[in-house]
Amino acid sequence: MTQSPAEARPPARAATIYEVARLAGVSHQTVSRYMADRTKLRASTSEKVEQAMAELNYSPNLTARSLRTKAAYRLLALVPGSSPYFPSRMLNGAAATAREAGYHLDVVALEGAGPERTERLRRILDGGPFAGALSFVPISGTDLLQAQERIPVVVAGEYDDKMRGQGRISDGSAAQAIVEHLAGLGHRRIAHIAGPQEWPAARNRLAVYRKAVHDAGLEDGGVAEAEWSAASGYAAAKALLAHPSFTAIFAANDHLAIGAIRALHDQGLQVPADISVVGWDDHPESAFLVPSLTTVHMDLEAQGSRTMEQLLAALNPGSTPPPEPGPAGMRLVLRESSGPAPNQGQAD
Amino acid sequence: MTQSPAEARPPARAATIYEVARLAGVSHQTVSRYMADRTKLRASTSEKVEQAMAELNYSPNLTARSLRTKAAYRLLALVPGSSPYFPSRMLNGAAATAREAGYHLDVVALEGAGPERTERLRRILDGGPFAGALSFVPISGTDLLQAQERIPVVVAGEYDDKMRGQGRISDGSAAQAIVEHLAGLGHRRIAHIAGPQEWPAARNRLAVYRKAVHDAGLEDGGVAEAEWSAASGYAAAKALLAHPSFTAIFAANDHLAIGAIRALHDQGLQVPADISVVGWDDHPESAFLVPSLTTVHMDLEAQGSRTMEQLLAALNPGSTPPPEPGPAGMRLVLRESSGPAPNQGQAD
DNA sequence: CACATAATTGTGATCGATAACATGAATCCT
DNA sequence: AGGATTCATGTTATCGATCACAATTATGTG
Repeated sequence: MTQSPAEARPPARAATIYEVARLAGVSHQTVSRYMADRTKLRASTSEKVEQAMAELNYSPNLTARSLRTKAAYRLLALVPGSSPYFPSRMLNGAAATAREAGYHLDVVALEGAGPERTERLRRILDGGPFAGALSFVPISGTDLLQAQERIPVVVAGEYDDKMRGQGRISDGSAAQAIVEHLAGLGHRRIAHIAGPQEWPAARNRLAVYRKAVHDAGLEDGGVAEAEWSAASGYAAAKALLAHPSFTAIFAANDHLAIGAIRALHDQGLQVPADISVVGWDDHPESAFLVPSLTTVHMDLEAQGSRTMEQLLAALNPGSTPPPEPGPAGMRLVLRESSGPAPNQGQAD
Repeated sequence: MTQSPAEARPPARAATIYEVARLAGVSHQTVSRYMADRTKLRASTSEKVEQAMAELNYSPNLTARSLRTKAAYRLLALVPGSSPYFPSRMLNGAAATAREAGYHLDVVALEGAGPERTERLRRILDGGPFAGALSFVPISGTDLLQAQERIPVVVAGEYDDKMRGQGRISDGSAAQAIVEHLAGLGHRRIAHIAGPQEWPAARNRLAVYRKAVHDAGLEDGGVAEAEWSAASGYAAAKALLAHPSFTAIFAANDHLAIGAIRALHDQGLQVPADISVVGWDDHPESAFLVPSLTTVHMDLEAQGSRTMEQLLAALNPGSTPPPEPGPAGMRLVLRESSGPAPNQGQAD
């Protein structure tokens, strides 16, 4: 700031390929080719271009490139609106992967329901040229088909449904581990607080719960559907407690489990002495709750990243095949909120 | 799908102003003018253009417009990388406001520290033409100045510092309410678990805590700096308990409070019978914990939205002045985790 | 009614990159 | 060695919008 404005050359506008070309003594097209595939140039030419670029601190104008190639460099990430649930960790993973692949990620909330939601989705897609979309919210069949007419769309978690269709269990497999864990502790009747059934993950956990309960020869202690929030878990647990024949609750996520534990506490019931509670997701806080939460650890960043890779694969059909979208890094974490069933002492 | 493909005209590529112009029987520039300011056209012309646009379902190519005008329609949102803290609610508020103003919001993680971080920030800004940036992570002075040479940058929470500089308290004012609340319950020595001091909000809460303790004639029960996570709150509380002269802990956010409560529990201390704990942010789960958390409720969506309005105001200096960035909607929420100081019975 | 002035519309250039085609130099083959 | 191929590079057109300026039409005035 003490220098004269003339000396301190303003960064001004960025250099163009024409300026780079002139400095390097080549044509602008050669500069363009350098960016596309520098090995197609003679080594000496390539070096001249490289030097000129460095000297001018050149970086390509993506707007111009995009106009000419019609390729879009933006991906759309759809997130829930004012919902208590926000896929921040998955989003982080997805954003990092998108960035590495040279894409920008626009985050847009998709709210509403029914035709209003359909219209909103259409407006969002009109809003700008997107190369593809990754949704962290469920999208109904017709809306999805309509969107996919324009660009590739991947819905996070949808693979759950597909894989179950293939007879494989994917995401829900840990639900089986939970039921077996509780059965091993002597529990005979387990209740389930399910997530909103438009979410594949919620459907899947419920389905696997039912199957696992049946396979283990246990009885269904009741199912209550809820939103993803603690408040909703509280209400669902209260409802289940109207017929308290169960000794354990399997909640579809940690928030629901927190609400359920509070409901039990308000009812004068101890966790896990009277009733065991198991959650899902292993939020960073869950290990520090009193009681700490038995839950299923998820590598949500990896899951977001993997989902993004699926989308990227759909964008470049030629390149690498889409990665196996399985639930890697998922594992049951045993903590204080689950213990032996009350009526029969120590069962483990 | 039952119609012939010829009948079902494919959406194909979007119409251009030239096609609209031909259909309307005017020049392409007239179409362009229609979009800029339709009142400058004769009513009859305007109507013809409007009809043609409707018929072709025209929507302008923002890429081409941006190339010509050099105006950018994208805003940058910087979020923490793999941090346990993610400003999802503020982000939602900011994204909605940006969208209403016709901007797209790119979410990018800013990680690392020191020169590496500086370089990363530069690369991000190179990555595309951004009209402005909104950071949810602290940006150090030089990095911020460097970035602001290119585009307007607003850092969420920075106004805390500014307002304190003006002798006003802003965000931290509730910290004073917390201290007074605890003093009213008979607490004489309060400890503070502070957030990372590069965050203005953390600095501010600490400063107001110190001032309020002094003003109320209380003693400082110790300060431990921590990250924003429960694990860090746990460690900080353990450190504070090495010299347990306090009867209350004021944690800079709810996650820290959860960790602190767990640490107290592990030490055999009851909350609030032995020690009161107060958090900050009022996460949706905090009301359902056992004990439920006394905390400061924040309207984070509104805060994000307001911060975005500041940025938008900086982009259009002519238009409305930047909104007062005060901490509206903040209020102390009394719950179970705070109670009378132990040594003197009921003090309230 | 003629002419100056304002209001409206049209023409061609341009933003910065890539596509398409053309050209010159180097390599290969019989 | 001469012609066919390949390789490396250059020239011009183009993406879809706005800008700058020219041209036309409408309006006002004495």
